[in-house]
Amino acid sequence: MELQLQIKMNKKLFLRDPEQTELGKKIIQHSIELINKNGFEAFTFKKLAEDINSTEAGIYRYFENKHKLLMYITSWYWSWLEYRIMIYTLNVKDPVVKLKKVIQLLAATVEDDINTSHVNENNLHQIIIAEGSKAYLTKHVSADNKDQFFKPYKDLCAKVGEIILECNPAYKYPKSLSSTIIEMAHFQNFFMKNLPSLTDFGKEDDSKVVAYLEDLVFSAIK
Amino acid sequence: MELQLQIKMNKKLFLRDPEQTELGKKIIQHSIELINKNGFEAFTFKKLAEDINSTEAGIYRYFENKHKLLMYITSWYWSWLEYRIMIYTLNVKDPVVKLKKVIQLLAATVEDDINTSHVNENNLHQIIIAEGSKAYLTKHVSADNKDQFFKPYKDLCAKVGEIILECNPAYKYPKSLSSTIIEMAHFQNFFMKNLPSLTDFGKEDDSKVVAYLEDLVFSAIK
DNA sequence: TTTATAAAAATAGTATTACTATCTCATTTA
DNA sequence: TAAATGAGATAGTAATACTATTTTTATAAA
Repeated sequence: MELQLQIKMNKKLFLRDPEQTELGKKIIQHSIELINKNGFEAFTFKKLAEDINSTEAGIYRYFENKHKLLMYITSWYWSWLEYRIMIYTLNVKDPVVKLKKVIQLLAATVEDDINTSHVNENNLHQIIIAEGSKAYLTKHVSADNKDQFFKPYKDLCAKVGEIILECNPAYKYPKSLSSTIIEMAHFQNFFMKNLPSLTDFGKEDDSKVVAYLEDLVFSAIK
Repeated sequence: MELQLQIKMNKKLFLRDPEQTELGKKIIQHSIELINKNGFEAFTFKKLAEDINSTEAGIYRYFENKHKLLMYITSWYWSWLEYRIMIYTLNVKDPVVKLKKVIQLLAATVEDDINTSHVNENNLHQIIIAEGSKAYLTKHVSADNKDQFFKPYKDLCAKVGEIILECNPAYKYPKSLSSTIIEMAHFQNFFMKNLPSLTDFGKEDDSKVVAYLEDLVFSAIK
C-alpha cells in the first residue's frame, strides 16, 4: 500500500497548481532549499529558475510573486502541522498529555519521516522559524486575510486553543495563549541560535524550549 | 530649563550622524512617517528623498541601506523604552509593581508626551509592531549582532529579566520570559488589529493585552 | 584677495529585481 | 485536418538599490 499525503491548498495562492506538474513540484522543492539557504530577501524567481533549469517566466505562471509563494509554503506547513497534531493526539484522552504533545510537535526539530516526496520538512521548519512571520507582517495582511490565506494558521491556533480549554474551561485567554506558544516555539528557537542572550538556553537544544513552553502554559492554565 | 533627550546610537549604524544636521533629522522624521504609512517593503530612499526634497544619493550619505536605517530607528525605540522604564520605576521598591509598569509601557499605546522633536513616538511604536522583527530576521543577524546592533534590545531584555528575578529569584527562565513578553506585547497588538481570531481581544483595546500579559507572567513566576 | 582644499550635494550612471507581453511549439479535440 | 489550448521560451520594461563623477559651496591658508 502506498499512501501520499496531499494537502488541499487555497487556490488563490497560485496561478497554476504546483502539485499537478513536475515543474511545479520542482518549484516548491527548490524554493524551500533556496529560501532556507539565502533567506527570503535574497530569493528571486530568476535564481530559482536557474536552479531548476527553467525560466523566470515559467515560474511566474505558477506564482504571481514571491510573497504568494512564501504564503503557499507556510500555509502548507501549518496544515501539515495540524495534520500531525491530529495523528499524534488521536487516541489521547487526557488534554494535558495532548497539550504537551502539541508543544513538542511545535518546538522540536522535525525528523523528516513522513513521505511527502518533494517537501523537505526539516528545511521548511527552518523557514518557518526565520521567515514565517514575514508572510503576514505586510501592509496587505487584511486583504490577504479576506482571501483566507491564513486559514491554516488560524485553524491550528483555534485547535490548540480548544485543547487549552479542555485542560481548563475557565481559562480566559485560550486563543492568545495559543498564538503565543506557536510564535514562541519558533522565536525562542531563532533567538537560541542567533541571539542567545535573549533566552535561557544553550545553543541548539530545543528540548529546553519545550520545557520552558510547558512551564509557561501549565502555569497559566493552572 | 529646556531639556532634550539625546540617545547615544551605535556609530556603525550610520555613515553620517543624522542627529547632527537638519537633513539628517528630516531623514529620521520622514522615514518613520513613510515606513509607517506604506510598510518597510515599499519604502525606498528615492521616495524618501522626494518626500523631503532631497536626492537619493543624499540619503545614502547618511545610511548605507534601508535595513541599516530600520535597525537605527528600532534601536532608538528600544533605548527610549529602556529609558522610560528607568524613569517610571525609579522610586518603585516592589518588583511586582515594577513589572506591571513594564508590561504597561510595553503593550499600551504611547502618548506622544516626551519632547523628542523630530521623532513621533506613536508612529514609531506602530513600526515596531509591524516591522520590528524584520530588523533581526535576516541571514546576517549574527554579523549584525557582532557589530552590537541589537544591544539596546538585548539590554532591555536583560533589564526586564532582572526585574523578573527580583520577583522570584528561583524562576528558571527570566530571559526567555522577558523576550516572550516583549515580543508578545507587540505581536498580540498586531494580531488584534489584523488577524483578530488569533487573540481573545476585541479590536483596538490594548488594556486587554496588558491584562493577558500580566496574567501570563505572574502565573509563570507564581 | 586670491587660491587651495575639503565637504556637501546634485547628476548621471549601472546591475539587479520584479514583472509583462508576445511568440513558438506541441498536444488535444472537433 | 484544422482549430483551439496550453506550456514554456524570448524579449522586453519600470522600478529598485546602489555607485561614480561632477559640480557647488564653504572654509581656510597664502
